[in-house]
Amino acid sequence: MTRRRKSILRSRWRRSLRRFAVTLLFVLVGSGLWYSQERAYRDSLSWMGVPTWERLSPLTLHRVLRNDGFLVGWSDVRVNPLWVSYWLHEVDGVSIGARPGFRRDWRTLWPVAPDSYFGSGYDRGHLAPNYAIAAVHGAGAQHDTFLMSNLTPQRPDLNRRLWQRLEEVVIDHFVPRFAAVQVITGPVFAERFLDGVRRRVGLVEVPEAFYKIIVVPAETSRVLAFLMPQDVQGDEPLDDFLVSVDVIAARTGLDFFPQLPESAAGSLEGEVVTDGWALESVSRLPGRFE
DNA sequence: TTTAATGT
Repeated sequence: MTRRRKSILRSRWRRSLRRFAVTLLFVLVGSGLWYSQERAYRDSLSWMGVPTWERLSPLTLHRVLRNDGFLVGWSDVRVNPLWVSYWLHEVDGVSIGARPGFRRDWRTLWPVAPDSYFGSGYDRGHLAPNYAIAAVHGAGAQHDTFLMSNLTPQRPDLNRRLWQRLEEVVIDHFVPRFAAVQVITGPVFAERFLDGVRRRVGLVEVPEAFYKIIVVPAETSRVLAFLMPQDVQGDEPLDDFLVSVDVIAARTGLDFFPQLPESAAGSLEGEVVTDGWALESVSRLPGRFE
């Protein structure tokens, strides 16, 4: 090879190296911007960090789907949301649109169609609720609550009665009482893996129970947590189902407030404190669809 | 204005 040819090759090589460096720079800066914006958005929708796994396993692994007004921790193994997280605050002059239709979410790996629960005896139960999300976050957010990634198989007596009563108490009583609350809610699955493999509606695993954690973020933060099994009558007092956050963390393998300092976590997550929630006046309120 | 959802 001639000297001239060698030097041409060398300068080509340099040019492509330069191009690669510039591209890499753009990718790094671009993804850095994306990452910091994404993190800022996630943080704005959660208190003390987005829920994550306490123990990492195929059963706690999930990815965060970002919706208008709420986040979903989606598991392609359970084919279920493991948690949803959203803020609720006071609004006046509430008027919401009609319920939109259920829609497939194309971000999920396995297809979950609006008719996937057909004939199963299970309702398509909302995790981020239609009414409260629509009232606080508007029509776009309401639309997103009808994505199948926000739904999970729920027994009608739970979905339409006990769970509906709890959702109503949160938006109509707790929110006015505390001005703003953070809610994290999701399913609880069978302890034994094989039970979960067997109990499915199509591809979707059927939860055994559901939790709802309500936080009042203030200097003296306050938390209330419920754990409700599928198998309920629907007219039970809500406070029959109170548990500590630790119980839910143990059952789900999730860490709900990863940024909460250890010192605060102990009492906030380990105890059931009902002072100030006025549960006696809301626990037995009747449902709308008795 | 009106909180759930089902072969309505």
